[in-house]
Amino acid sequence: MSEVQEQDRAAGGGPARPTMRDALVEAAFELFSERGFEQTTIDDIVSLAGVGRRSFFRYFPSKEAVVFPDHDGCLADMTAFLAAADPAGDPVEQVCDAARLVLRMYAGNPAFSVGRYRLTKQVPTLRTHELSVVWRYERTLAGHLRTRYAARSDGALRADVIAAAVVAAHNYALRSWLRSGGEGDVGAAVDEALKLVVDTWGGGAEGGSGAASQDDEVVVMVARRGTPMWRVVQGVEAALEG
Amino acid sequence: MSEVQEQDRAAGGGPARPTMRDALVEAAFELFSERGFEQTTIDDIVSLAGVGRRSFFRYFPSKEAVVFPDHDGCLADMTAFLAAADPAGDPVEQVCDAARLVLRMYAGNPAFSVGRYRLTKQVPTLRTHELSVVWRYERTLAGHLRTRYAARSDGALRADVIAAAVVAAHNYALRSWLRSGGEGDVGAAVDEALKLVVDTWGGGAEGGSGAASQDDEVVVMVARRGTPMWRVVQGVEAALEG
DNA sequence: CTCGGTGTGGCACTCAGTACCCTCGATTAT
DNA sequence: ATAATCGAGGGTACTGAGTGCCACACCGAG
Repeated sequence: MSEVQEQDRAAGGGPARPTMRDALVEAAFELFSERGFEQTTIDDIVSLAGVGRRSFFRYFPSKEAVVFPDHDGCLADMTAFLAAADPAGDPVEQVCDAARLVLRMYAGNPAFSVGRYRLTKQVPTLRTHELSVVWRYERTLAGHLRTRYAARSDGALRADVIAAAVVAAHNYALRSWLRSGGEGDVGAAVDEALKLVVDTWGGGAEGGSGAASQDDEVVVMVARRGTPMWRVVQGVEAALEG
Repeated sequence: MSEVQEQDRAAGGGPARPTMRDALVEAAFELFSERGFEQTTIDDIVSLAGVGRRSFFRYFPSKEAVVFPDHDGCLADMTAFLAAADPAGDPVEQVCDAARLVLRMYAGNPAFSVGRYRLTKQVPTLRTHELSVVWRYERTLAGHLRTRYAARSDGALRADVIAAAVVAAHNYALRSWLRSGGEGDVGAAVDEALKLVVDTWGGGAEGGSGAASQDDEVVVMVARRGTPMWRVVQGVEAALEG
C-alpha cells in the first residue's frame, strides 16, 4: 500500500541508497496504518523490516522522522534552487517556485502523501513534527527574501511576512488536495492560491516584473490598472531605496 | 456528571500561597538556566522544588510544557476575546488586537520572556514545542477570520494567509525585542510591524464602534472528574487573568 | 595476509511519561 | 465521636524512546 521511492537529488548522482532505509519506512507505514503510531514500537518496526533496532536510529533521528523521510532532501533541493535563482528576478515568484518544489514531492507520491496526511492529522506528536519541518522551509524562503530585500528598511519584516504567506497559501491548497484523497489538480490549486500572494506582495504578477531590476539606474514601475495608489507609492519607494 | 468549581484567590493583598505549580516553574528555570535543558532531569526539578516526581506531571503534560506555563491561559483569553469581537468591525484589526494579547503576556514579564527566549533558541525540542504553541494561536486567528470571510469565495484561503501574516509580523517584532534583551518599546514595534499587514489586507468593513465591554465578573470553571490538574489550573488561570 | 574504514547487530543504560496504589488531611454522614 | 468519602500528593514499578559502547562482518588497499 505504502510505497516509497527515493528520488535522486539534484546535487550529483547519489547512487542507490541502501535499501534498508526504504525497508524501514515501508515497514513503519504498514504498522502505523494498521495499528496506529503510538501503538507501534521501534521494535515492531525493526523486526518487520528484519533489521537491528540500532540501525533504525542510524537512519532516522526519532520515531517521528520516519514519517517524513523525504523532506530533508527536498529542503536541500529548495536551498540549491534559491541559491541559483536570478538576482534580477521577482523574489516573490522565486519563493513561490521554491514552494512548488515541495508540492511536486507531495504530488509525486499521492498515495504516500495521503496516508501520511491522515496519520499526521490524528497524532499530535506527528503534527508537531510536521510543524518543525514546515518551519525549516519557511525560514529558507524568508532567508532568500531577506537577501533580496536587504536594501529596504523594512526588508526583514517583509521577508518574514511574505514567506509566511507563501507557506500558508501553499499549505492551504495542499491540504485541500490531501483531504480530498488526492483527487484533482494540485498544481492548479496551488497556483491559484499563490496567485493571491503574488498579486498582493509580488512585483506585479501579470505582464512584467514590476519591481525594478536593480542593475542600472533606469527604474520601471509596472502596475495593473486599478492598483491602489498606496501600492504604487510602495513600489516606487522600493525601487528608489535600492 | 459532576463538576468542580474553582473559586479561590483570596482577596487579600498577598500573592496567595506559593502554589506548587509556580514552585515547579521556578525550580525548572533555575536549573535550565544554570545547567541546560537536556542536562536537567525531572527528578532534579522536583527535588529542588521539594515535591514528588509524580506531581510534576499533574501540572505539566511534558518536560517542555513547563517552559511555556502561561500560553494555555493566553490562548483561552484570545479565544474569548475573538468570540466577543464586534461582527461589524474589521476582522484584520481584530486578529491584530488578539495578537497583541500575546504580546502583552510577553511584555508583562520581560526577564522571564528573555530567559525563555534564550533557552528556546538553543534547544531544538523547545523550539519545536514553541512552534506548536504558535500554531494554536495561528489556527485560532484563522478560525476567526474564516467566519468573517465566509461570504467570500476565497475566504478560507484569505483567512489562512492573513493569519500567517499577522503571526509572522507579530513574531518578527517580538523576537527583535527579545533578542535585544527586552530593551525598547515592544508595543510600538509590534504596532509598526502589524501596520504592514493591516495596510495590505485590512479594511474589510468599517463599522460599529462597539468596544465589547464585558461587565460580568462571574466565572465558572467546569471540569469532568479525573481531569488532569494542569488542565484545570490552566483554565482557572485563563479565567482569572482576564 | 593484515590493516583500516564502514555498516550493522547486540547489549546495557538513562530518562520521560504512565499506571497503580498508598498515605494524609479535610469534610461529611451516621 | 467514629466511619466513610474524596481529593491532593507521594512512592514504586513499568514501558518505550533514544544513546553509548563494543563486537562482528565485509571490503578495498597494501
